[in-house]
Formats: sequence, structure tokens, C-alpha cells
Amino acid sequence: MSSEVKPPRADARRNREALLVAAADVFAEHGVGASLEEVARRAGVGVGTLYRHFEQRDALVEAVYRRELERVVDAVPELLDGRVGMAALRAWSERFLGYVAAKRGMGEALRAIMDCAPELRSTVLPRLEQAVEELVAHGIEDGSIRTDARADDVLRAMIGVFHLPQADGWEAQARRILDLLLDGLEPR
Amino acid sequence: MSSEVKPPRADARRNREALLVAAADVFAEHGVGASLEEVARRAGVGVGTLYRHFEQRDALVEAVYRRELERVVDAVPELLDGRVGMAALRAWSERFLGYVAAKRGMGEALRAIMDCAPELRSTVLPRLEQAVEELVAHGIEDGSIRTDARADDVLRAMIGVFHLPQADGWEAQARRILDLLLDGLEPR
DNA sequence: TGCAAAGCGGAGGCAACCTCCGTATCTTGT
DNA sequence: ACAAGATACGGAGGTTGCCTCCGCTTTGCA
Repeated sequence: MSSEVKPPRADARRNREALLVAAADVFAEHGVGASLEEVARRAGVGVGTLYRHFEQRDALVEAVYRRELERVVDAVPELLDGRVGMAALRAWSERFLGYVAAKRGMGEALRAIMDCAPELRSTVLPRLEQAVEELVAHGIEDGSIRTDARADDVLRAMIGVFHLPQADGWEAQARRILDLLLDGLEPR
Repeated sequence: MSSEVKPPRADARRNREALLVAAADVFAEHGVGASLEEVARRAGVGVGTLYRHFEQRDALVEAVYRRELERVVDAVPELLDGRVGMAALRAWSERFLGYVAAKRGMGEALRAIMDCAPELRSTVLPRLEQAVEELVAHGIEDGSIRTDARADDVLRAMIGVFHLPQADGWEAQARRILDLLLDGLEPR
């Protein structure tokens, strides 16, 4: 009846960790579409092991970027402190942008995570949704955000922008577009 | 000195056309990442022929969606007629959205076109940029759009939104996001 | 009608995907 | 400390898609 989940074997845990580290490297180097055999090789592990731990590519992608994204999510309360909702959302989006710009592959990763089948979908996307939801709700309450604003729209818009090809000047352009979007969220 | 380009042979033209038709089908069915051998097969043509006509995938993608996109571009003057810039831009984005929603694969295609190396880049992207530029310029002139608005930002934002995974409710959500964006373009 | 030139096709080499199962490594109970 | 079962590993191999290369066909021109 209680929690019937045995802890995984020691070698399994080790390999899983090695795979995550290797994948982070390889994704940073060749993007999220990189060869999984390369990942396995660099982790010093057989492909079979990779596929056992992460049944699909998306599962690996998600696991690799999960920690970073959690940090973005966790920043919400701090940013909300002493700020009006809109200002907090602006600060948050700026921080999010910084993460995406810093961690190569994260833009693609976000898109990939959104794409994958709902039943396999990670826990990360809901947490992001929840983060935006909180920010938007505050803004609506204190009157700094339009009452008809929808958190899911805002998050998707951000992801759309983050996933644009990161050519030269990407970060500045993304910032401008985000500003446009946020301006659109202010009450008329 | 004059135009040294001979017209292509008849069979070449035939095959090119067959490839475009087949590719349109296959892309609509399996997305822009579909198998090119499948495209060749369905066109009743060898792969070699496909690669001779379209050296890279992006070239084929672009050719397939070019006509549709040209229609979007060509709508600009008509939409500008008797409308203020902002209104024309709204109407244009709505029309663009309609095209993307109707033609499966077009969202992906836009992204793919943006991605490909500049020197190989199609003539379509510049034409789209020019279209938005015209709309935005009018809007700035007649005071319906912020003076600091940048056409390239607007286009990229749109493409970002169009490329989001087209799940249920995509069109409505894309419309809301675009509205947000356009609201952000109105003078403060 | 004949002959370059232009174009065709698909075999073949390569890379990545993913599965499967014989073998190795851990854990637990004694 | 050891044995036995459970758990996990590895990588060969079947499959598919990419792209190139070159002997053969078709076309257009004289």
C-alpha cells in the first residue's frame, strides 16, 4: 500500500548522472538535436543504457534543463517582493531571457518540451505556467496588468520568442519584443 | 553581356513542378522535416533529381511555400487602402495568421527559412520584411503606431508565435498573443 | 537525323535511431 | 562472507534517411 518504489541501483544512478552531464555538454555544443550516440559515448555508457534511462529524446532534454528552469521558477517570490505585478513580471522575463541567452540550447529545449506528447510531458512546463500565473494574478489584482490577460498566452509568447534562431543581436531583439508584449499587457 | 541564362529543358521543368507538388503533400502530412526520399518517390523521380533541383532542404521548403507567402505580401496595398497604419497591420496579421492556420507546415516553414544560412536565404524573407516595414512606416507617419517601433521585431515576433506547436486551440491563442503584441505597438 | 549538352536515376557509403538479449553487477537474506 | 535473484549494462545489428557520384537517357539544335 505504501510507497512501493525501491531505490535504483548504484550503477544506475551513476550512469544517469553521467548521461545528464554528457548531454548538457553535447547539447550546448550541437544543439538539442545532437546525436544521442554521441551523448552515450561521451558518458562512457552504451546506447542501450541511455535509452533505458530516457525513453525519448525529450525526456533527456527535459531532465538536462530542468534544474535551470526550476531556478527561474523559484525566483518568482523574490521578484514579487515590494513590486507591483507588472514590474515583477518584467523583472522575471528579463531574468528568464538571461538564462536562455546564457545556456545554449535552452531556447530549443523549451520548444521541444512543449512539443512532446502531453502524457509524457514533464513537470517543468506546468511549473512555468504556474509561475507566470502567479505574476499575472498579482498584476491583475493591483491593477498593473489588464484584467483580461492570460498567463498561458504570456508564457507561450515568451517561448516563441526564445526559440527564434539565436543569430547576432538576438538577445537585444528578444528584449525589445518582450517589452512590446509587456507593454501590451498594461491596462489601456 | 546580356542574359546568359538558357531556359531549362522541358523534362527538368516537369520534374521540378512534380517535386513541388509532391513536397507540398508530404510536408502537409509529416511536417517540414519529412523524408526527402519520400518526396522524390511520390513525385515519381529519383532522389538525385530532387537534390539537383534543390540543393538543400530549405530551398525546397522555401519554394513550396513561396507562392502562398507572396500572396500575403501582395495583400499589403489593398489593406492599407483607406485604413490607418495600425488597422492595416492588424488586418494583415489576421490574414497572415489565417494562411498559417490553413496551410499545414507553414509555421515550421517560416522558422526553417529564417534559420538557413544568409547567403542561401530565399527572397521571401526580405519581401516579408519589406511588407511589415511598409505597414509600420505608415502607422508611424499617421500616428497610430509608436515611433520607436521596428518592423523586423514585429515580423520576428509573429514568426515566433506562428511556429509554436499547433495544438488544439492554437489559432485562438495565436490571435490573442498577436493582439497583445499589436496593443503594445500603439502609442502610449 | 545525328550529336553534344543537359538532365536523370538509383546504387551505395555513411550516420543516427532504437531494440533485443546474453552478460555483468548489485543487493539482500542468511 | 556468500549465493542467488533481481536489476542493469553494452553494443551488435536491423532500419531508415541523407547525400553523392557517374553511367545512361532525353532533349534541343543544326
